[in-house]
Amino acid sequence: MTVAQIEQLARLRLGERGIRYTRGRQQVLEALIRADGPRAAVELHREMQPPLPLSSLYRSLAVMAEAGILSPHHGPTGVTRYEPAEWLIGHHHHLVCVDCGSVDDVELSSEMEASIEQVAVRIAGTGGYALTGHTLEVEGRCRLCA
Amino acid sequence: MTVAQIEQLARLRLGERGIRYTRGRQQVLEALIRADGPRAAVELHREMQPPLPLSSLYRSLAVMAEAGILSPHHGPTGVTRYEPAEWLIGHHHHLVCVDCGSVDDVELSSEMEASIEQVAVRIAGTGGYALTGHTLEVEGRCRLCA
DNA sequence: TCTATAATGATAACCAATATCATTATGGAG
DNA sequence: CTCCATAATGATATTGGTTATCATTATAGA
Repeated sequence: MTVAQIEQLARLRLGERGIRYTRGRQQVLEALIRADGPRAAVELHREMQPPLPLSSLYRSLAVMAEAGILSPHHGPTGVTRYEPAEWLIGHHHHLVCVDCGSVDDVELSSEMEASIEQVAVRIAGTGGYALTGHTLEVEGRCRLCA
Repeated sequence: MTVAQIEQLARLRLGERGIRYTRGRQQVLEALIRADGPRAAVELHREMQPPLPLSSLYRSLAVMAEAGILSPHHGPTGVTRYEPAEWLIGHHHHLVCVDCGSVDDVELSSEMEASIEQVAVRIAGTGGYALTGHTLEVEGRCRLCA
């Protein structure tokens, strides 16, 4: 899916809820689409030119997450990072550095994905939970922290 | 492994580092061993009788995590929860409620575990990470939040 | 018992995140 | 196009979980 297609879907989803797809939100979403993993508000603030005020940035992230366009992720350092939801960028897993907290997205072959999905269903069932999703969090030390 | 055995191992590990296994730390570790999943500082504070001061509680959690006795977990609500490390209570996965953030531990059959381990190795390898661990985070709504 | 060192706990400080609110911008309706 | 109701913005204040400080207390070993 192209960036423009993703944005179109996002705009529609927001429109259905009376939420506007403004320039600031567009900047945020585009930055997250370009990224290869979840990003925190402060990271986006640093990377954007010109930077969106933090208050607007946090609110945009919260609004788009509430609308189902973004998904939050909580890594080993405690900060909240966001990325486009899986229905926009596809299902994937996370490779997390236990030292610096950076996160990379990883996609699996369909066979591997199927076996994990099977396990997730089993787990949710035995715990009496209504399954909403799953992520295999693989932890390690990235090349920089090794 | 019994509670006493786990405490013995913890005491040894702390002793090697010149860290004392005090009554407060004992209370914290025992509470976490009894729990069926990770617990946050405020939750422990509520449950303990008499409650350890929050400052000591936070410090005990940090010290024992630093020593490798506890492992932190960051759930969907952002608060940090701790549980005894896997070398003390065994490898397991997490069933997380996306609404209230509660976490249950889940153990898998050895076949299921083997297939997941295999995937984790593959992911870490392709990302150039030095693998340190993995957790399958299964997300859903618990019986109370459903 | 003495002593060096670790632990405690009250308090202050920190910081990511959220709430507030006056101002500005936007997308229809007429 | 203009007006207007409503959403968005952004500066600022506030919250809440967590960490740092530091004088006091407790502990283990000599």
